[in-house]
Amino acid sequence: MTPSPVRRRLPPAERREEILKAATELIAASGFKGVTLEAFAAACGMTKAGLLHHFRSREELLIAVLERRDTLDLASVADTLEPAPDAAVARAVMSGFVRRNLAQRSLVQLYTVLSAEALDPAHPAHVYFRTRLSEGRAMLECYLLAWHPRPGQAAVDLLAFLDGLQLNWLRDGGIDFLAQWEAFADRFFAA
Amino acid sequence: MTPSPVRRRLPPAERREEILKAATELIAASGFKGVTLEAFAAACGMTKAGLLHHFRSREELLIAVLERRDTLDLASVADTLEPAPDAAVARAVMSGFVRRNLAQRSLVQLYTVLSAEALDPAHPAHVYFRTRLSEGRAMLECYLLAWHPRPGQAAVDLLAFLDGLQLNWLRDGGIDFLAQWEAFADRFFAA
DNA sequence: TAAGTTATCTACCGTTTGGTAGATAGCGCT
DNA sequence: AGCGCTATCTACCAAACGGTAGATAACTTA
Repeated sequence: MTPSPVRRRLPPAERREEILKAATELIAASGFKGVTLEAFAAACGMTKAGLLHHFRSREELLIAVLERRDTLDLASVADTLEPAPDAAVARAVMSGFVRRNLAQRSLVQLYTVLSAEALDPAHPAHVYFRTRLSEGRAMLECYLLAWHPRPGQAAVDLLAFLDGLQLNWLRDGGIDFLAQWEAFADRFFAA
Repeated sequence: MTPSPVRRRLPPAERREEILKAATELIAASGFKGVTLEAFAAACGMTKAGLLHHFRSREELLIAVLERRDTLDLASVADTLEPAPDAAVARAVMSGFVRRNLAQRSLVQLYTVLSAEALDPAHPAHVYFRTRLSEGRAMLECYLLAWHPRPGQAAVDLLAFLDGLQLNWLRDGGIDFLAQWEAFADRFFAA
């Protein structure tokens, strides 16, 4: 469609990274179902065919986007996880997530939109989200084990509140994400 | 596509209701972007053209689905709202919602999926959700006004937790939605 | 500079999509 | 029974979609 003014040729690694970054933004804005191959390509100044040279299908692109986010996310909290797992560490990790997400609204929106879409068992990312979330809860539960009488319930409480707060923050930017979380955590971890 | 075995002719009111119920189920399962006109029609044993006789466009159908849910929802809590607004009433209303939603998983999923899709300003239901949610929070805040020192923050806390809990319940049916909510509310409304 | 590799493009295909036009048939009324 | 209304259908369209095939051009290396 776009009559290419210039033909930029990039090494595969760079091009892949460029595509993944752009795709992340687009999916965050409109969901996976809401973005076409051509839109993904155009955002990098190339054509569908060019993009499909790097990702064999639209679906493969989605999975690459998710895996990239996982990698970046884990790397960012790696150092916080060093001490022995206990409730204080759990709070620190979660506060870290909050602070990080504050600065990356579009990434948060990507996850929110996609994880809702993926409630449909037929969605390409359905199993991805199921496994990822149950792993997350299990890890958190393990952190709360020695501190809370019902660690399972507490883990669900925390994740539910965080998910819901993110969602409402996306819907209404007027919410003070960080302050709201810290106030809640103060009460929660005081008991 | 479907070689109609019989031609059912219904009065418009009945047919509209049938279509809206079916559409609600389908959107809950796959989102609005995930369902085609033909799928909506086929679920009622008719063709696209037949459906478009009752709703002028796909988008108009979506809006009708949302408005119908609003109507049913408001009617179901109308009697709980009678007493003067205070914190106890707020909790009663919210508990009512939880109990009701427990029995209508697909409706909850409809709202969850749609409200995530509608984060995109270009989505046909974007403004609908923005206004609806801010109204809801304002109403809740008003209920908490005389009881909580920071009613605004408290309202956000409650809605965030409820939204997040619903979301996690949809993702993992193993969660005891009601018990989890009641335990949280006990703590929240004790302070 | 010449050859080889491959990232990118143009052009196309088959399918699906939302929507329209006009024919058909079920129902209420007299 | 016969007429009118309209809910529904069949047939169609233009646009958009994901993906493929083969041509082209930008780098690398000798």
